[in-house]
Amino acid sequence: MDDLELNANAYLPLRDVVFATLREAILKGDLKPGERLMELQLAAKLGVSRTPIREAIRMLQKEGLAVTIPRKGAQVAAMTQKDMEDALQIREALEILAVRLACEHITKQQLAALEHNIALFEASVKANDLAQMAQADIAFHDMIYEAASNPRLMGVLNHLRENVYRYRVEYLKDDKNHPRLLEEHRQIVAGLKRQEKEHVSEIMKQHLSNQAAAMKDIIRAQE
Amino acid sequence: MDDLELNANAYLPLRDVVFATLREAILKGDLKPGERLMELQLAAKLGVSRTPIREAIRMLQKEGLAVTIPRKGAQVAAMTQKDMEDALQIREALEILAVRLACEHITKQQLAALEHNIALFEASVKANDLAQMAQADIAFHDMIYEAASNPRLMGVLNHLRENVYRYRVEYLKDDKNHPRLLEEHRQIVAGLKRQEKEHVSEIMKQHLSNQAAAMKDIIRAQE
DNA sequence: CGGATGTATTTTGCATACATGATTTTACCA
DNA sequence: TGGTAAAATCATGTATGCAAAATACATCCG
Repeated sequence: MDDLELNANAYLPLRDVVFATLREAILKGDLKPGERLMELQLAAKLGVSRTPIREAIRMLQKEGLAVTIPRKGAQVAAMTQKDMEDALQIREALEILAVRLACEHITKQQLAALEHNIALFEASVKANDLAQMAQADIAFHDMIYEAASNPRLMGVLNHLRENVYRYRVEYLKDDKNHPRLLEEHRQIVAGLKRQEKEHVSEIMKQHLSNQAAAMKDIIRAQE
Repeated sequence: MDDLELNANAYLPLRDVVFATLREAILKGDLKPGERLMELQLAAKLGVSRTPIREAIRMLQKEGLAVTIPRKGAQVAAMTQKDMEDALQIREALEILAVRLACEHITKQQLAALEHNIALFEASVKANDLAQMAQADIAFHDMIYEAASNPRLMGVLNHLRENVYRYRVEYLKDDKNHPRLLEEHRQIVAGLKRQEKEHVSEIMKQHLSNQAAAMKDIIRAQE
C-alpha cells in the first residue's frame, strides 16, 4: 500500500474524509483487492483514531468496496470477471433506462452541455489527455443520468460505475477505442435531440457492449 | 417510537444486530420517516453503547434507510411519491433483466420450487394469511433473482425492495389484487419453463405495472 | 410584547481504554 | 525433528470520556 494522505481541508466529519480517501485509494488501485484494512494501521497512517476509520469501513462495506469478516477485519473487495460481467449487465439495463428517460425529460440547456462535453472530449483525445478524457466520459454519462430526472437511478449507476472504474480507465488507455467512443457519444446526443427513444437505446446498447467487450478482454489479460 | 428489542441470540457483532433491528423497525414502520435516530437514546433502549449504534447508523445511511446531517444526527429517510416512482422504474428494468436471465439459466429444480411456491401462495390466499402471502411473494421473486445467476443483480433488487416494502405490504392487503397476482405468477412460471424470453418479459412488465399503479394509489391515499 | 443574546443542556464527533477473540511465536515433549 | 500446547502479541469489538457544535431555554433590552 502506498502512503495515504488525508485532505481534511473541508469542514466535514472525519469519517467522511476517511471514507473518501479510502474509496479513492481503492478505485485508483493504491489499495489492492484482498489487501487488509487494519484499523490501527490506517488510523496511524491518516493521523486519526480508530473510530472514524471504523465508520468509514462500515460505509465502504455497504458500498461493496470492502468486505468484512467478523472478528477478522475488513479487506478490499476483490472483483472477479464474473462480478464484473454481472455489474455490466445491470449497468446496460440501467443506462438504457436512463437514456430513455432522458429522451423524455432533457432540456435545451442539458443538450447544449452535452454538445460542449463532446467538444471537450474531442479536444482531450487530440491532446491525448487521459485524465481529462476519463473525466469527460464520466461527465457525459452523468449528464444523461441528470437528464433522466431520477436521482435514485443516478445513485445506482454511480455506484455501479465505481466498481468497474479500474477497468474503465484501462479501456480509455487504448487509443483505438477513442474514435468509436466519440462517434457513439455524438450519435447519442443527436438521438436525444430528436427524442428518438428506440434509436438512442440501440446506440447506447452498442456503446456499452463495445466497452464491456473491451473491458472483459482487459480483465482476462490481467488474470 | 415503540420499544425496540435486541434479539442478540446470535454470535454476531453488535453493530450487525443493531443494524438488523433498526432496519426491521424502519421497514415495519415502528420508526417513522423523519424520526430522529439519537445515539444515546437508542443505546439506552437497546442496552448497548453508542459505538455499535453509530456503526449501524452508517450502514443504514448507505442503505438509504436513514439520512444523516453532519453534527445534527441521523433520521429515518422519508420516501416521497417521486422517490417511490423512481425506485419502481429501476425495479421494473431490473426485474425484467432478471427474468430474462432466468429464462436462460433456470434449472428444473428451480422451476419445481417456483411451482411449489405458487401452490403455497394459493393456499395462503385461500387462508387469507397475509404474512405468509407476503413471504411467498418475496420468495417467488427471490427465486427468479436466484435463477438469474447474477448475485449483484439480486443485491440491487433486494435493496430496492426494501425501500418500497411498506407499500408492498399494503398492496397485498387488498383482496382484489390476489387473483391477478397469482395468475401473473403462474404465467411467469409457464413462460420460464418454455424459455419464452420476450413473452415472459412482457408479463413481468405487466405484473410490475399493476403493482406500481396500486402502490401509487396507496401512497397517494396516505398523503 | 417581540426579539436578541447569553447560558444551560443535549447531542454529535473523536479519542482512548478495556475486553475478547484470533494469530503467531515459543517452548517443551515425544 | 516434528508436533502440540501454552503464552505472548495483535486486531477487533465494545464502552466510556472529553471536547465542540447545536439546540433549547431563559433572561434582558428595546
